[in-house]
Amino acid sequence: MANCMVFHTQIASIMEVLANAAVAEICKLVDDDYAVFRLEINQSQKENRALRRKLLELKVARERAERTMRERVLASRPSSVKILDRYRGMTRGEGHLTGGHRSFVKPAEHNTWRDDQTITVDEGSGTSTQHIVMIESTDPEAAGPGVKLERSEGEEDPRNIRDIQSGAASVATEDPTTPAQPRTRRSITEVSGTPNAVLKSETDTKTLTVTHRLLHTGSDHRSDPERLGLGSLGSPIAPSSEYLPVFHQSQRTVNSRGDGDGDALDTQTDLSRGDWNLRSSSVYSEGFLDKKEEVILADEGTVKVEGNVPPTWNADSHLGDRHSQGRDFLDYRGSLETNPNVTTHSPLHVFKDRDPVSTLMAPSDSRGRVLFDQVLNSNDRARAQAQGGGATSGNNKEKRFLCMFCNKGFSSSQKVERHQRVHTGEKPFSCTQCEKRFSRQDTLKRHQRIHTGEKPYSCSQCHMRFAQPGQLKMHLKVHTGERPFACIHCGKRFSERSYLRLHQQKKHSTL
DNA sequence: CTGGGGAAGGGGCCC
DNA sequence: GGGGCCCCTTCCCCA
Repeated sequence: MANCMVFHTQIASIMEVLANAAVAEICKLVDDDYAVFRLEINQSQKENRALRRKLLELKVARERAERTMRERVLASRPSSVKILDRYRGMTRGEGHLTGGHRSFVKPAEHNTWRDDQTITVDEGSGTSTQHIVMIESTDPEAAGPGVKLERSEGEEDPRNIRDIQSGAASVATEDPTTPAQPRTRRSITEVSGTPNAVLKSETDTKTLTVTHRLLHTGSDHRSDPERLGLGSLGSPIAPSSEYLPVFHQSQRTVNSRGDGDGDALDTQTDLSRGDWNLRSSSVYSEGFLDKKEEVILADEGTVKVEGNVPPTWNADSHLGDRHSQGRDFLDYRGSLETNPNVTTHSPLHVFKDRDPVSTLMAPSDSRGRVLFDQVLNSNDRARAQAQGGGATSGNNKEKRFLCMFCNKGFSSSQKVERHQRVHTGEKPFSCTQCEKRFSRQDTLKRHQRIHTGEKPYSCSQCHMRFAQPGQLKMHLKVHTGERPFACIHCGKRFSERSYLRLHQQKKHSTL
């Protein structure tokens, strides 16, 4: 019996020794593999940096070549470039735009603006003549993939003239008496080509904006600077920040100075500064024009920037990866400027899944809403900036909660979460009767009136009833004969802005 | 072609 | 904080 006990003890000891040896061996193997893995990661990171550096160099070279080509073409074919002196947002959906910096792209293939054409818009206290920025070229290539003109509202800044002049050799300005001023900036934003890179050349402030696509792997939403070889990045905002971006995804802002030192992709954490919002949210603001009860004269068709957005407006859009449930892919375009006088691009971009599920969740019907990226880049973004005025607009309510995609500020985390579904495409509310999905509960509720037949808004002057108050309001114009939107070309008046827009597109598009 | 209605997206605000 | 509503807007369909 005693021998048996001893035997068992020895067996146990042997087993323990063997187990320890096995564990040690496993640990060693894991360590070795980990070391190899780390080495491979480092090598991949180096390769990525080298490729990124080459990409940037190629972009710069391409931009120069295109600019040279444009200059040659324009020099050989004098065309006119109109300066948008004061452009009020009459683009589709930008009716609320409040100001700040504006930018839009005149599609090369839609040269519908006339020479010397003006826009007369109502600014509340009367009408004023608006000038149109125009880059006119019969050669689509001559206009380049996308020339973005930026300026600040309220400025009669001749720098913008120079902006265009620098990009095109032949430029006609509305005001030839405008005194020449030192070139303070030149902004040619290239948004075409490689989807993940946006190059912005500045004469004085050379700024490269690099878009990084962040791959998310489901539960791991951490930013991983090492993965992209970006060094110590990923602390998007300092605790002391006044503004609080709401992160449900990884976020990264990269500022790359085009000094050719790719390894020194200069990462910054300027998000910690309040001006992060001021800068990045300024570009897509546009003018405000939404004065009901007044006659509005506008040449809306001529300033439409979306719908027929040129493919260069957002090269990423054609990639078409639609984001599903806020995961998978997030292409976050971060941009910071070294010169506070230079506006930045709105750091925004989201890909949505195109799988059937997300198609259901984010309807990709033929109504154009499939153009998610276009919406983001023009309509929603501009409108978002306008309506919210950006994170730092002069709203009374403090908007501390920032959208991680567009920097728009909201007063509460719930609001920003709701808003961010615009970017993520998340539609958690589904109709039980038709399986349609919505991003908001109230939208679902409104939708369900279709099934219930509920039309709580009735016209006081006829039997008509409506499911939405806006529909009733629009209907009332039938009774009042209100037609506040007048065409500046023919004087025809319309009850709705969209009617005017359609009219001008069809009737006066060649003007 | 124009205009009216339906449906939906999105922001602001109130309770 | 969350729900709900209003408002504004766009797009589509159709008479």
